[in-house]
Amino acid sequence: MDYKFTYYGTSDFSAQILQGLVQSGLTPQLVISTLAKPAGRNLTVHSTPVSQLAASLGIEIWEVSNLKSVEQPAKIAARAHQFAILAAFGKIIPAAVLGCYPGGIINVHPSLLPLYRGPSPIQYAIKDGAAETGVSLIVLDNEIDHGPIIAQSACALMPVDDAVTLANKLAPLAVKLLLDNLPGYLNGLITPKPQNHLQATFSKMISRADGQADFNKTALAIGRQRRAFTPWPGLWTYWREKRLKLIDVAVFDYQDTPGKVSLINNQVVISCGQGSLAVKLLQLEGGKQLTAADFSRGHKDFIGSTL
RNA sequence: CGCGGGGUGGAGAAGUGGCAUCUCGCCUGGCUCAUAACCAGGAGAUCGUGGGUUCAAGUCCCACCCCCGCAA
Repeated sequence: MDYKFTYYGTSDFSAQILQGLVQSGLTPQLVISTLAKPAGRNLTVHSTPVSQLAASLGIEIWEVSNLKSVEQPAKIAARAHQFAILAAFGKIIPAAVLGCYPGGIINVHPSLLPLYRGPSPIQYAIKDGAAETGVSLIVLDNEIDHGPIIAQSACALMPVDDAVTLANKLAPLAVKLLLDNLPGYLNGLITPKPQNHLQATFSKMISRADGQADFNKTALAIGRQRRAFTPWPGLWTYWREKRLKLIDVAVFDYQDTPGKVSLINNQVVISCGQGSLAVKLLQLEGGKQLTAADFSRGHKDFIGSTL
């Protein structure tokens, strides 16, 4: 396939898709990503995963802060290709930019639209305990994740999947979906079908608070929460005024007061509203990740405390 | 100069100027039909690195290295 197109993306997931496309011989002429921002300790500047990948592949990159400005759409129009592919770009695409591409902008969305529109479809599918999810290819329109569907592919969501492993499954699926359907769409053999908007559900931007554990909930729900919000913000609570991250937990059949930490069969167990969670790995603020056994060896009052 | 916590036997922790401590692991012996059990004894640490203060520094001061949480 010898297409000329622009790729819009920002996140690590988006970089995985770009990588897959390039490996399949589908290399964009231009990559548009967002600006490198100060991040991490000491606020050092990091460019986006997509930007880094494009740089290593020698693809031309534009880093933009905002597409809404007056001059950006004009600049993009001057360099527009037949079509564009967009995956996890993170910025709203204004109508002026949409109109630049005769073939439209094809959006890769990691859910079975109209389910889980919005910025966090992978996390929300896990959090809800959905049995399956997938990837959708839609043509971008003026509303978020609202355009007609070119193609979809489903993927079973396993009870052990977290946001990372699921993304790792969905990215190759997205690449395959693009390779299989791009020709048909571009030459008019595939007519995108409108979504059933009445069935739409929405995901919200994730914040740190999404990871805070509420031990009155069921162990199953908290376990899903942990998988959904891995690696960020993770599942966390407070212990002795310090943040305690529960890195890895498993549902455990035991019942006590919610939040109570016990040692059952040599397992460190936190009781929940229904059932318990066996803690495998945890991390106290300022410390590194430890097994629950190592942690409770040094913090003797952890067992028996209530979170 | 974004804010903050930390580096102590193999693992995890206590220890704010005066003998280096606890739990686990390890070694030896004992006990038990048996268990991630119990009992007795033992080995193992130049307290992250380099300076400084002091009669005396894990502890106070200065610099550096490394790990981590927050915020973005």
